[in-house]
Amino acid sequence: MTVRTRFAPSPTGYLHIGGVRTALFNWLFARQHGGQFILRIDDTDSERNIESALEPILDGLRWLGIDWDEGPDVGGPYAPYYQSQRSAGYAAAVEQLLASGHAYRDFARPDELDEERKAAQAAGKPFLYSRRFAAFDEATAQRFAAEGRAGVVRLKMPREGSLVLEDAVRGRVEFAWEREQDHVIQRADGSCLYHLANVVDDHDLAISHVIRAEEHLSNTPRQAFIALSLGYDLPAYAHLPLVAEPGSKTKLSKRKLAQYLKNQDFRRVMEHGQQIAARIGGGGEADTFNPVIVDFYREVGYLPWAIDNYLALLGWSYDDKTEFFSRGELIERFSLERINSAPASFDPKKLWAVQDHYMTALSVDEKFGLMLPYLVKAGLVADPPTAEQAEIVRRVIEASGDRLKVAGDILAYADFFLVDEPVMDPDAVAKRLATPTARQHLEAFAARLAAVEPFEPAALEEALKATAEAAGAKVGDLVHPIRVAVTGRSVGPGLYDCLAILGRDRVLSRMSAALGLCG
RNA sequence: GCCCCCAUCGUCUAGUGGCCCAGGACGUCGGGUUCUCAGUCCGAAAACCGGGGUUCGACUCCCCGUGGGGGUACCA
Repeated sequence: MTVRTRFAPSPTGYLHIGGVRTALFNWLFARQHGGQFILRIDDTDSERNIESALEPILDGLRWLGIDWDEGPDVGGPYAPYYQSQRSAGYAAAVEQLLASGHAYRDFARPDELDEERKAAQAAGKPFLYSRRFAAFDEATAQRFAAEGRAGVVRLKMPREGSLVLEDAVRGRVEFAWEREQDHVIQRADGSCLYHLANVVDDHDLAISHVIRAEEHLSNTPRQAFIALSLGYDLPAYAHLPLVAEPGSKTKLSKRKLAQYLKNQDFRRVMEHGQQIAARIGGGGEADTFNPVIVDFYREVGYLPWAIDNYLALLGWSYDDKTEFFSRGELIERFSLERINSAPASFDPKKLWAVQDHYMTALSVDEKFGLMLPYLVKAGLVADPPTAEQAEIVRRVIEASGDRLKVAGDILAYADFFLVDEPVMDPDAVAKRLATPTARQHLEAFAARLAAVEPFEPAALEEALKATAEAAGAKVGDLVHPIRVAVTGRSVGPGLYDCLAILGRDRVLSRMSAALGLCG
């Protein structure tokens, strides 16, 4: 049997981190078995502009390297891949269900149903529709219609027995039929509802494994009923644990950003991202600039594989030690059996650590390629950069080492090399320049600098140590004010690297300018 | 209310009856190194939800609680 899995997003305009995890698992499973991964758009009764709401989702998946074999943009043998274009199949399924007696026309008004529902709840009993407005024959239907009632089609669920399913993640699960509602599958206007559409499409697209979030577990019996009634074979099911909020077990939601920001780790990730976005004129889309949404990471400069790798670990593990996987390794080692069944909370700190791991492993050239666009967008280098700018950037990347965690971090480490005058951080000035000794150290070092040859880290270090020794001061007493004088701030790459990259002229002029800020 | 699912350090997890007075990772804390930051090295604290069974023996199996989550729509 060919393995065919699918990811079926609604066109909402953004790609949710939990959705990515579901897509990733489906993709991994299909790739592992040499099968197909299909993208299907669940746009049943959607009124939005599908194209613009879909593009961010496709874009996000592409960026993450999750490629699909069939889908809305690439087509495929089972096209179309939009539910809104497959309604003929749904209508036919409804007719079949009606004909076989697995569904019926119902003319109850919503308020009448509510009444029954409330009564059942008050009695502490499960709600079971009385079917008093059900029309099992044409005459009855005509009579209700004559009363001005609108008819929908409902499933005629069994009221005894149970459904037993083997879920790849949860094992055996059982549902009593009598607890299942007579769900509506078709509205009075003829449009069909999600569960019906979903089942028909999964069958028509020959989906072999339905891998989806746990929130659908409770929906499975009604879907299985539809499938069985239509004479389909059931697909294999695997219900993934939910991706939960940081430090909680509640489903992660895009709408609760304000609440998540109370979590310190989450807030730090957000603020760090905002600082980067602000400098490249991004983050304006406040609605999608949110660590729950993939766009955020892309804009800030995370590595797509770091996100995939982190997400793979959310609910799945290979063994008790391995945490980092190449794409090939993950495809080879992934398995449904090793998916955990408990919800997993999204931990921005851990994502950060995985990102750190992969970013650190990149070469200077690779980092250069990722980071250059940020400098261009921030207006710090020309597009394309001059040879001199490119050289500076490379040296900064080299000198910055592990300090660069995401591509956007280059802005904070390279900016003072690329502008005429550094922006002076007032706190750093107050602490390191406005001191009794800063002026004398700066002057002494400047005097010595004229003769340093070559103007490279080793010679500069030697000169600084000699200056310190002559003044009877510690190295740190000179390093700090000099750093602030030439970079404007108190953190950055090693000072000798900074000096060498800036070059003699700029170092001297900045130090001289800084004299005016000394105490 | 009713139905379903779940339950190991703060977090992600390993553990399928003895290898576990529970292992790894992130984070946290303490210390070393360093010009700052980042890093790195060394070290530490930190968990089997509770109660009953089953068994020679339970983190592991069963039951009951408790807690958490999901579903219960003419949403997806």
